[in-house]
Amino acid sequence: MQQQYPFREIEQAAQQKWENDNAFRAEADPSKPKYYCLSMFPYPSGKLHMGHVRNYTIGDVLARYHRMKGYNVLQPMGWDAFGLPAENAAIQNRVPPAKWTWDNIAYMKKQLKSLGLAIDWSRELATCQPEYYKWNQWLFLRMLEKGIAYKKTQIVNWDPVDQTVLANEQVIDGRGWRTGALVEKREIPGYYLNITRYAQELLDDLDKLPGWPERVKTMQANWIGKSTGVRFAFTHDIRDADGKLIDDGKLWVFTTRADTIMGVTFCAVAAEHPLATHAARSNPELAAFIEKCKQGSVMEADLATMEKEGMDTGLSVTHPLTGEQVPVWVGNYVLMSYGEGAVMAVPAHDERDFAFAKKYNLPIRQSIAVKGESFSLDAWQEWYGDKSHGVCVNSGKYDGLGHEAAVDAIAADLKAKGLGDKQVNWRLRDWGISRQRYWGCPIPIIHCDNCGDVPVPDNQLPVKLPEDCVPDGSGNPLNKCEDFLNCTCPKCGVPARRETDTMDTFVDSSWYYARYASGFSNERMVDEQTGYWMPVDQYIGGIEHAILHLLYSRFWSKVMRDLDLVDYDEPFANLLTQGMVLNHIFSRRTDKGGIEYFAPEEVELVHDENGKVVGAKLLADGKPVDFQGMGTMSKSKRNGVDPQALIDQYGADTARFFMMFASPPEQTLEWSDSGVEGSHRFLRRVWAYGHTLESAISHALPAKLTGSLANARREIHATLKQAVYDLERKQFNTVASAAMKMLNSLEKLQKDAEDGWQPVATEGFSILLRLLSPIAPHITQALWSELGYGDDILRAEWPQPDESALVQDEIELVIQVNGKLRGSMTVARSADKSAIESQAVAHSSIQKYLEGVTVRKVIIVPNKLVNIVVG
RNA sequence: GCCGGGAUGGCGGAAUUGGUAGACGCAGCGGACUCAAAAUCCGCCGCCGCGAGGUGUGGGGGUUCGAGUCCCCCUCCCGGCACCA
Repeated sequence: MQQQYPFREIEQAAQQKWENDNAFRAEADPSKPKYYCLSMFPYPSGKLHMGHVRNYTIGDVLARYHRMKGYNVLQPMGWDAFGLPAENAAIQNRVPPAKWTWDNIAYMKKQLKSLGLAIDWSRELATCQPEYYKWNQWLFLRMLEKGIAYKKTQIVNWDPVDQTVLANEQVIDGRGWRTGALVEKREIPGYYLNITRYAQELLDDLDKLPGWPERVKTMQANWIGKSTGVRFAFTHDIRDADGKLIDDGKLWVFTTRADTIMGVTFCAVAAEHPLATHAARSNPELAAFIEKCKQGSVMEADLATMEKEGMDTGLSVTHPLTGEQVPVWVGNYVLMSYGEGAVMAVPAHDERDFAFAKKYNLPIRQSIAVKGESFSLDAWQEWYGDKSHGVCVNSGKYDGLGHEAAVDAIAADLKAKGLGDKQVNWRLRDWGISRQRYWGCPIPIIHCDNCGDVPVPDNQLPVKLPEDCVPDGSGNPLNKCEDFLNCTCPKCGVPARRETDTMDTFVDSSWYYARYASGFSNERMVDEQTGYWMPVDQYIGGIEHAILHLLYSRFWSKVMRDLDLVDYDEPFANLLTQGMVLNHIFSRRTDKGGIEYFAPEEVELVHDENGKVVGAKLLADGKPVDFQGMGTMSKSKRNGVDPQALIDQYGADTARFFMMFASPPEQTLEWSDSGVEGSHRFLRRVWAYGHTLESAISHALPAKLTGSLANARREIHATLKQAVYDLERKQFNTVASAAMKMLNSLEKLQKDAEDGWQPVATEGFSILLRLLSPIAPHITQALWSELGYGDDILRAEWPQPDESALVQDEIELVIQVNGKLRGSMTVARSADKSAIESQAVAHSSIQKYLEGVTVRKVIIVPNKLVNIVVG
């Protein structure tokens, strides 16, 4: 009879037991090896999505596996609770962001618990709690003292209707996403963190992270963007209307190709450069051009294909080595935000300069030659820009020098004239943390008319964010909150006003992992416990954080280290970036030319006779829809699957098993309803099989097994051995396969029912349950105790493969002839090479391949195959 | 353009160091049970071929007794970065 699989009762009972036992409470214990397993904490957006389920299941499998292996495991959870969505929800629903956030947290916490995660909830935190963000403020003040935090004026996107700053991604085609108003560029003062001070260390220490994916490290290295070259100045005597020398008479440029300096035929400056602004005053045509450049599209794809355009300023500057006059152009390909906003142009050896010079008929002067290549002005050639093979020509005293020697000599000469030196340039910018937003951590500064910007004294921390504000969409409500605004100056005691900007929410997430690891003291940011648990042994999260969050956290750790708060250089020893969850996308063109999307449950796939999917039709009208392939689950494409529905229908174990089984953690996961059903079917079979076994207590294995019993036991132990290897390399899909294989072996053993099968089954099933328990913890706990293996599978020992079970008396060897499979034979384990060789050559199934040819040699791969080479 | 990662049946994906390609599952097909259906169980399942056999891991070449795996060239796909001077 078919056994029911009552997953609701099973899961509820197991979760209740863990809660009663305080099973996942983690305490520092120096006598045990520790394992700090951390998944990126969620933003409390309302409810869990599949990405969360995947993320947290991966972490939970690792946590539970290490726990059973004897590690002292910490797996905490919390909430990245500040941020814009709470404000937007508040504007829409007239609910204070705090209430919206805490309601979401309560709901999502319930959902997380229903997944059966092995989390130490006693360490739960939310970044919107004053006890937490107090330490953002405290560390910010320490950074101010050290000069790591400083104030400067920045250009931002300003929405004139909402009276607020917009993030870049909130500006669509130059207009505010909400108001549709044309966005203005405004210079606004804000606080910056001097992350560039750590640029070199952030780059170098990537080498200390062998447990990080290569691509993440590459992305960070690119982002940091170290570039070694020479910064030098062209001199000039250009004065503004007041007769003041512009930029002290120096046009600074940065170049990585100082060796080509004698090939300079013009300079190009960005549209925003002071020289361009100056020249535009007396040149309306130029002014118009500059305006056009500034408004130009900033879409990367457009930039790549954009035509190089420029205009002569009519100004000229003096070449620092030759004394020659060099014209200054405005070029749309020069960026104000990188280097000096100006470049020396060497058309002969820079492809962009070459194109520019050709277009505007500027001179091109060769200054590098490569043996065997001849220079022609007709078209750009690959070797013109090659710095590894060329030597200087037409370059006076530098002629004959290679790249490095020439750069050294030229840098030295420029330095002697006081006009330049070698310099390292970084792409990385300092981190602007001021947000003109309400729902975030207040920046602890007081503005006093007498004393200026005064830091809030430590004993007045935290500066609490008032939680009863309801933003109305027009600017930061803190600006209208008198209770918050009004204060007294800590220095002179006169009435003063608080800073109303809040911190970027990336600050909140830059150190939460260290707080989890600490006791939650109100006196200290982190304590000794942090030293025990940190660094995080395994961090798991989405690739979308490859740069921002992970770079900020590395920076923040180094600052905390330099303040003697922690003793690690890097916070995350190993990083796993899980793949996204994809689902089918179905759509149809509407009459009006738009696209209408259909949820997967609204359509039916159409197969051909081979079972190949050839299309789909809408259930509602039976007419075909377009299958757009797989894509990330999203509201707009209507292809999301609600984890809650999955858990309700099949249970958490099924959800977890399917997530692990469907694909390896780092790869994208393709959603499949029938795959979920398959996973559920497997767990039902496990449950049913368990109930065919008698209690485990009475069955001891005999000393020696033979025949199908030995065979079944060998299969199970061999599968276990492979599964452990896969667990260690975090390839969980094949671990799930291994559990399925074990059940197949056990069912076959039982069907053949040779005498004495029960002890083999009892042992085999105990291995299956333990192997499966990190993935499906509820059903395995239920069966473990029901069958009498023990009370608590969490405390069971991790199974070890019995090597003696793997040994076979007789081995099946494959016979190849010239590498092609021709047969197989059984040999005794003790058979020596010559015996195997003669048995293989004499084997009946290969005789026809040996006719008329000579056996040249025989290759034997132990336990695998025999290859007979003939010719 | 540069950097990184890929390409294996109808599908998701296996295959530690080069050693039986397609594990495990999904879909499909056939059968049993059933009045019937669902569920369940049994069997088949890369392609060509009745069969023997041939062929097969994006394409081409190479190394090797033996290549999905190593080397060279090419095509395509995904991700990241980018007038970075």
